[in-house]
Amino acid sequence: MGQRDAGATRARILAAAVTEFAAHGHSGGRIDRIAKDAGSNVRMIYAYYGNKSGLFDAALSDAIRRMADEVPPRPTELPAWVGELFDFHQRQPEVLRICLWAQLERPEAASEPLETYLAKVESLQQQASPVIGAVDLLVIIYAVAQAWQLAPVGLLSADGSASHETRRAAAVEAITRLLA
Amino acid sequence: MGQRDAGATRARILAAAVTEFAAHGHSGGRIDRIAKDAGSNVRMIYAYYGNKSGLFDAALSDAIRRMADEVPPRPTELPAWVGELFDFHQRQPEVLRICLWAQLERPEAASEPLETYLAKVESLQQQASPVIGAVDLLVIIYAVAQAWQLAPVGLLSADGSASHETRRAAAVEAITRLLA
DNA sequence: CCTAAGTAAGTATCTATTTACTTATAGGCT
DNA sequence: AGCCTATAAGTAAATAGATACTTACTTAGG
Repeated sequence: MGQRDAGATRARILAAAVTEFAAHGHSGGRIDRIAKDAGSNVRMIYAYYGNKSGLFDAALSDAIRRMADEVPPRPTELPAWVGELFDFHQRQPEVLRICLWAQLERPEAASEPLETYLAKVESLQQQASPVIGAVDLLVIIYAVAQAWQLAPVGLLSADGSASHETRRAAAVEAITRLLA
Repeated sequence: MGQRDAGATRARILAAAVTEFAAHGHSGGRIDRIAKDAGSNVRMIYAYYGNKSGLFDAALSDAIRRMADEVPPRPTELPAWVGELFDFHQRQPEVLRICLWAQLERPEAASEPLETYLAKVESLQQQASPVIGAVDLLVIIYAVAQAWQLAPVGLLSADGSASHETRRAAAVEAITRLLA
């Protein structure tokens, strides 16, 4: 293979799409920018992904898969898992951003890779309580891990003494108390 | 005042803008639709709000103010407050949606009405603990109250026995345990 | 009758998608 | 091996429809 490698081009387009859509969303994302950023051409995007929405969905799935791979659930150590999720979102804000865009702009696409979530629910059954069921527990864990990414920047910067570590500790502590 | 009432037109435009931007965001929102929906004209939007971003910011501020008015903080009864926030988001999903859009598309605008938040932080000082400070506590409370709106619909529908009440109870219980 | 409120019809730009074309490369055939 | 060719990979330019924003005009009402 020389300069023509379909798989590599496909992958470069997908990577560029994740970046673009994470930054600007489906509606704000620009096909031209993605093509340029991928060192490819608009035509190739349509050849490989059909249309803008197809590309967005592919980018979303890729991001979700990456998160599931990098931070696998640890049903017996939920506080530790929250800490890892917190770190992940700090390290790769792109993933949460693209998920949020999807939730707002294409809710039907957002729950496509559902097995990923359902498997986690299964494994959480043990930790659930009568008042907080397994699904709700998972929902709360995700919410706490993402909480600081969703807060307005002005509010966070108001807390001068805060740091990555203190916030992480707060998230972990919150889930610890939740399970006590 | 007859058919020509500047204040009323302004208000109708703003209301239509909140609806439109909550549904489609800044980038996806359409000026023409807002004008039509408000029973007014594109020109008036520019006369009153300058440009699209000006209108979006006004809509955002209006939504935030509405939430602050309807669900004032109750520093000494945080679990109850979470319950009310949960109800509010269920009742008026528009507000959370427009805040999320702002966070993604115009983060600088999202923290404009900052006093609203800072006042709440002040009042939370009493409830804070060494490991979870006042700001972090507020961040977590917001996150839990919104959690179910951010979860993929497919995940929620997987839980057949869940209802508004059981979820609300889970949110309240989570904050109760957090403060124990 | 003058000013502010309102209307209708542009305009210039942008943007997703297509069409028509060029070139590399794998694999059969001699 | 070396040529030939079908096909996949790639490019550039056009198109058709939106869309934010303006200009030029009309009308209500104090």
